[in-house]
Amino acid sequence: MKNKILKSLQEVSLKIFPEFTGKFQVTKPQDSIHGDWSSNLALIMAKQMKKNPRELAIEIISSLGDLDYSEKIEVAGAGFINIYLKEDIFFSQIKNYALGNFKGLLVEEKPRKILLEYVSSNPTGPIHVGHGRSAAFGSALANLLKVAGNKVTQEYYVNDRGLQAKTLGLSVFIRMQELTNKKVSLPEGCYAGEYVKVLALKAQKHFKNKYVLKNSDNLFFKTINEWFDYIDSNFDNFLELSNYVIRLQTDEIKKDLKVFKVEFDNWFNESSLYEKDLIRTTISNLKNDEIEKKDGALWFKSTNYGDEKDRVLIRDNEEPTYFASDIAYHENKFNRNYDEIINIWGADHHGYIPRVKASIESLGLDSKKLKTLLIQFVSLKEKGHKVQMSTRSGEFVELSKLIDEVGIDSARYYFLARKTEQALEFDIDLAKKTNKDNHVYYIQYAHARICSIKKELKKRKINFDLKSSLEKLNLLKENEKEIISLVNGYPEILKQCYKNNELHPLCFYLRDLSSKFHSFYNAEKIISDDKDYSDAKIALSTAIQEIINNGLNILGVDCPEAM
RNA sequence: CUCCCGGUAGCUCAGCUGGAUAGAGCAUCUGCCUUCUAAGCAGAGGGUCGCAGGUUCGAAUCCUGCCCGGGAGGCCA
Repeated sequence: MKNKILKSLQEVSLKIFPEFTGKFQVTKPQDSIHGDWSSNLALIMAKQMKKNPRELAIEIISSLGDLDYSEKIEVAGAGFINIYLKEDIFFSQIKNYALGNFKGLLVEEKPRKILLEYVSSNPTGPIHVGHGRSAAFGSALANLLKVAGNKVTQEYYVNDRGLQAKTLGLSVFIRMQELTNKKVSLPEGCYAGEYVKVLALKAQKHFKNKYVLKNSDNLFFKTINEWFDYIDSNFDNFLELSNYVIRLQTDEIKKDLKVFKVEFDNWFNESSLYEKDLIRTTISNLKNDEIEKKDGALWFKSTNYGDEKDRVLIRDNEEPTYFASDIAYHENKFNRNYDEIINIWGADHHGYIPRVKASIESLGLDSKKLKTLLIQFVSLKEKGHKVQMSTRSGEFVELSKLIDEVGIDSARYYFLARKTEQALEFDIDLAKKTNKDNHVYYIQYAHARICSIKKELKKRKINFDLKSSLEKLNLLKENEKEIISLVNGYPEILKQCYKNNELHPLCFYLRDLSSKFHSFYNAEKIISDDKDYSDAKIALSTAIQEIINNGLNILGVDCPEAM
């Protein structure tokens, strides 16, 4: 509908003022008193033509003539053009929704193959609430992109090697010694969480006595490096232990995410890049004159592309940096022929973007294909004060614990109901509530109530035919028709979400729609003796029910029929 | 010092690709259950849109400067 109006107005604007180049809008007015659709065309055009906007608006309207979809067109305010739709047009959209027909709801004219990488947290510990936000967002965004007709591959990049992996191996190793009553202590920088002890138990079962210290060994190293030196000279294949616990921890992450309705198509191991020697290949693909040897290390001149400073690719100990493997990973993504590559990163990585873009350009690839979305931090609030979180000390709050506390639906909804640029303060007490204060509950309750009306119909053996009832929508009162206006606005909300890669407008919309329904429900009985009017109300309710179901599905939130 | 995000009602936040009287929820106050879920609804009060300039017919929205809060600036990942 919006496109139709846009087209009509565009034609007229060119007729009146052929040189017109301005960008005008057609929007749904906040207040339905201003019509079903409204445009600021005259205001924008008046600027270029140096004319009075109101007079111009009148000219535009007379030039528009009769439109087959419009009941009346008015000038209002400073020169807004307000369009009121004919009833059959007004009702056409809601009929589809009530019938559960959401075809064409969101259409991408050129469907794309999209690679969506998110979470990708180090498998050196459990997923915590910050990752949870990325997980909820990424999975819901994937749903949305799919609704529009795109092919989406969801991927998790596993940092299964390198110093952090080895450090986890050491942390587990030390905890394993405690299991045989050795006196050891965890040096600064090791992973201190309880999960390390769990890994130690499993590793001990798996490796038996392979990684046990002899009694005579000195057990009081103060630093990680001292430990590494000792281990490297006393144990042949320490990597085997590291790899083993990394694999276990990755499986834990998979499990936690699956519970949270987040399922990846690919788990891409960083180590696979090394197995195929792709780091070296990628470095050789960078522009030759942008690589230089300095201070014993190999550098990439990312400053050529506006980065703050040049970056090391290969350290002076010949070990490639994380950045080097990340370039190889990105090259690999590009080689897999996606139309668009989206990374969802924590906001703390924002300084990392310029160097990655630089490397992509140096590889001769199109960096415009790559889009990075940043997500701000999560903090938790309980009983009025902040819950302290820190990954290092092991005091972070695990996602699985939050889910145990507030449930999957609440957690997903509240992660999504905030725009990503905004730091999120997650109110645990609120998310636990089972009343209208909790928005997700409120939305689900609206849906359940509508289901319950349907049950009541059956119980009372009242016949209800949806199709014919949809022809009675005109019997609704004026204030009830305003809900139809909101219902008709659903695709606009989704389009906005789609265009801007955001989901919070959908959350707000569903909450708003539910609120309107609860009022409607409460005003008077839906099921009444006035059969036709009653049918119309049930038909409207059905459309709301279907939209809530559709919307919650995109968010990955359950939509129960009874509560 | 440089870069990123935020600053809107007592609290938590929408609105920010310039438009009509700045919106929700919570909290506060007042009402509403014999009948489809009161797990709910109706109503009221509450605002220098961080500050100061600028652009415009029109600025919470765009530009500049400043103030406050958070984050980033490793041969960690």
